[in-house]
Amino acid sequence: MQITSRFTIAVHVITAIDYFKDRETVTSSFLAGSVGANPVIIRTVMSRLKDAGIINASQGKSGISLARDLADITFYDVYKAVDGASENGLFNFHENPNTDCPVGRNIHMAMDDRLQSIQRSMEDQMKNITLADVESDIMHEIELAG
Amino acid sequence: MQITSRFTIAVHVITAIDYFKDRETVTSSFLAGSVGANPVIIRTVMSRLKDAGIINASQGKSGISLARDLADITFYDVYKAVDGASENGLFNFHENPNTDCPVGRNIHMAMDDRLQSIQRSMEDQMKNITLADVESDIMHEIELAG
DNA sequence: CTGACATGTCAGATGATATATTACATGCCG
DNA sequence: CGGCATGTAATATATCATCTGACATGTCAG
Repeated sequence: MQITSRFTIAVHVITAIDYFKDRETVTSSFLAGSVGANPVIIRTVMSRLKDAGIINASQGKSGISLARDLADITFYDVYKAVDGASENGLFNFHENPNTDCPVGRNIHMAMDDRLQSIQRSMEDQMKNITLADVESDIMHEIELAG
Repeated sequence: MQITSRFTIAVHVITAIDYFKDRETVTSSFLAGSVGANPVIIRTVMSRLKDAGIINASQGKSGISLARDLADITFYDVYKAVDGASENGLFNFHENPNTDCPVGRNIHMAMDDRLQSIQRSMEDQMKNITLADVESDIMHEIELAG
C-alpha cells in the first residue's frame, strides 16, 4: 500500500548524477554504491528514467547525464516514470461487490471520482516539488557539515 | 504501493449499515454478502472501525450500528482506522544509502519533509469527503435506476 | 579488429504483505 | 442452556517488490 522505494532511489540517482557530473565518471555501479542497492536496480530505474526523457544513457557509452535541468524535473515526473507503470492508481478496490445489493451495485461509481480527486491532490503537490529543491537542501547541508 | 482494499470495503460497510439500518438486521455475514468478501475480513474491518469510534458492535449482541452521523465520518477517518495502523506513511525509502557519499548522507533529510507534505495533501483532501457524500450519490443512482 | 567495459534485459530466488479460510473463544438473549 | 453473532488466532495462498547472477548489446581504446 505504498509507493515503492524505486521512487526515492530515482530521486537519489538523479541528484547524484548532477552532483558528481564534474568530478567522477558516473556509472551504474558507482551510483549503486551511493544508493546502497544492487546495480541492476539502478539500471532498471535508469532505464525508465531514460524512457521518460529525464536522463541520457546509451549502451556501450560510459557515463550518464541529465537530459534536462534539475529545476525542470518534478517529483511527479519521476514518480510517473518509475512507479506509474502500474496504472491502477493509488487505491485498491474490492472487485466483486454483490450486484444484487443496491449498495454493492453503486458503490464503485459513487467512489471512483472521489478517489481520483484524492490521487490528483497528491500528484498536484508532487508537481510543485523539483529535484533542484532537493539538491539545494543537500548542498546547504554539506556546507554546514563542512 | 497502494492503499488496501480494506479502505473501500470499510466505506462500503459503513454505507450499507446506514442504508439497511431500518430494513434488515445488519450482521457481518449480511455485509459480507453485499461486499463480496469473507465474513472474517468484514469483522476485521469492523473491529478497527469500532476501535476508532465509528461504529457500535459488541460480542453476543446482534446488529451493528453507526456511532456517528454519516456526515461526521470522513474518508480520512476511515483510512486512518483501517489502513493507518502501518505508520510507515505512503512512501518507502531505500534504507541504506552510503554515508560515505555526500548525497547518500543527506538525501533522507532532504526528502523527508517534502514527502510528508505530499502525504498531507492527500490526507487533507480525504478530510474533505464524507460518507454522506457517498451515500447521497448512491441514493441518487438508485432513484434513477428505479 | 578485438578486448575491456558499461548499459540493457531476462530468469529465478527471496521476503513481505494483502487476502481468504478454517477453527475456535467470548458474550448476549430468548 | 442452546443458538447466534461478534472477536481473534493460525494458516494457506497469491501477488509483488526487491535481490542477484548471468548474459546479450553496443561503444571505445588499443
